[in-house]
Amino acid sequence: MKAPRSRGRVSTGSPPADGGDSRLQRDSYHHGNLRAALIADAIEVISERGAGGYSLAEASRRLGVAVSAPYAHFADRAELLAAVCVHALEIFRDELEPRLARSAAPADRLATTARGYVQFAASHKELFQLLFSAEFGALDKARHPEIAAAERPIEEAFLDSVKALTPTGDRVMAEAVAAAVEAIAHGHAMLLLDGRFGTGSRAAGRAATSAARATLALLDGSDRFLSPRRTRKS
Amino acid sequence: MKAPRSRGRVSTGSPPADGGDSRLQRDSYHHGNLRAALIADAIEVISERGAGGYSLAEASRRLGVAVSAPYAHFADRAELLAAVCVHALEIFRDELEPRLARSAAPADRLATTARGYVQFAASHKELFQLLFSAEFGALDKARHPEIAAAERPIEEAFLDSVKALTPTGDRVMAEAVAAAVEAIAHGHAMLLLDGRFGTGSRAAGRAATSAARATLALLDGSDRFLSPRRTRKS
DNA sequence: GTCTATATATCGATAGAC
DNA sequence: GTCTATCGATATATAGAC
Repeated sequence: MKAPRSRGRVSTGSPPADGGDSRLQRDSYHHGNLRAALIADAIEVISERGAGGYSLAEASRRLGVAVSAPYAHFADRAELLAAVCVHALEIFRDELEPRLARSAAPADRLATTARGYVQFAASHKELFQLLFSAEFGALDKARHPEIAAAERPIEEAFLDSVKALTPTGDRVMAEAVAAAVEAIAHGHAMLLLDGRFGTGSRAAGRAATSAARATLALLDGSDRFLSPRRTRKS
Repeated sequence: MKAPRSRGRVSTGSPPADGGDSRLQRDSYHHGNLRAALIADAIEVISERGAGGYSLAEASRRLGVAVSAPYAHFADRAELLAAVCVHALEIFRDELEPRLARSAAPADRLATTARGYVQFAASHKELFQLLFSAEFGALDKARHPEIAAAERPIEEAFLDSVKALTPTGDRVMAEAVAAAVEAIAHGHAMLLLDGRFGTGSRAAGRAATSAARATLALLDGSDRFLSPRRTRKS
């Protein structure tokens, strides 16, 4: 009744040659690095085929372990995906924070943060798409509070700079500006990955620069942003 | 693309005699509206569980038809998903275009477009998320040129207003501004759906207003956006 | 911590009747 | 245009050996 599942031919054409492949030695996964290997593999696959295209069974085959092996490290599929999500957010945070130290002026810090946000999306397309895919956004964050906790540092990278920019402003205004700047960065990142800024090697730079300039333009007219009734050329 | 399809129990028990679903009678699908019903159902399900969570077999069960019935209307699963994508884009376009006629001044038109973009995301959360999910963005658009064609009107809604705003400007600058405004709108829409603007009934309004104001702020400093070297207060 | 083997279930797609 | 029936493949998850 059970057919030989020898070669994993997937209908939409995934590379089948993974039955007993070469690079990864099966023995390696007996020393306790299977968990890390699963996460790394999941990031790679999900970036290409989406979270829906990832399966534990296929991953086990790729890594040369039994389909039951992952269950020694994760309770179920959802828990592995949550771990992947947290791992991606930590990488994001680690790439964004060092940039903040390099810029002194608050406005420049904010523009640099926006630029870094877009550049992370460009250099880690896979991770970025993963973090904002439908499956992760809705399904996991609700059940796994550790994901929300891992997201906070990214939001605070924006908010802290805004607070430094307008120390006198109230909290509501600061959060409004921070959200707007984050939206600018996020929008540029998404449209970049969508090809809206072109496809060449310059696309990432164009998008990042546009995000940084749009941020500065917003700050430039931030009084207008916050109080649009006030006449402009007063 | 094999999906997770383990979403616990779904409507496996949904009987053919249509016990649970009230609106749609099984007989209706014998008159030729199965195609439309499949698309409507797919939009509903994909919005909740992602494209990976959608299956033809399950949809057939939900609609009370045989699993083979959809193949009379779509060659395969991918073709149905492409049709869903095109349908969503047409709704998006139809909601965005009427707004343009209502605003005369180019700057206001652009801000209104950005606002409408965000409001569409709010009122049609499902469709919007669907259009920018990983599966649709990468998998379908490449193979189905009709999707790219359906996307153009949305991009042109921004570009046309920018051109009206700066009739003297060259094409490159106009496209740069249009892309930035579209990024602002898109970023606000995404962050709104992510809960970044709060979760209450006011969240959509906040996000839409922020997008419109950010757009005006960008245009306000558009000379600075396009030529950042020029001193600001000249 | 990993393996073998298996239970249970769903999927996409097709063939052929009506 | 839809149905019945089915094939072949894949999935998640568990039990028990080592």
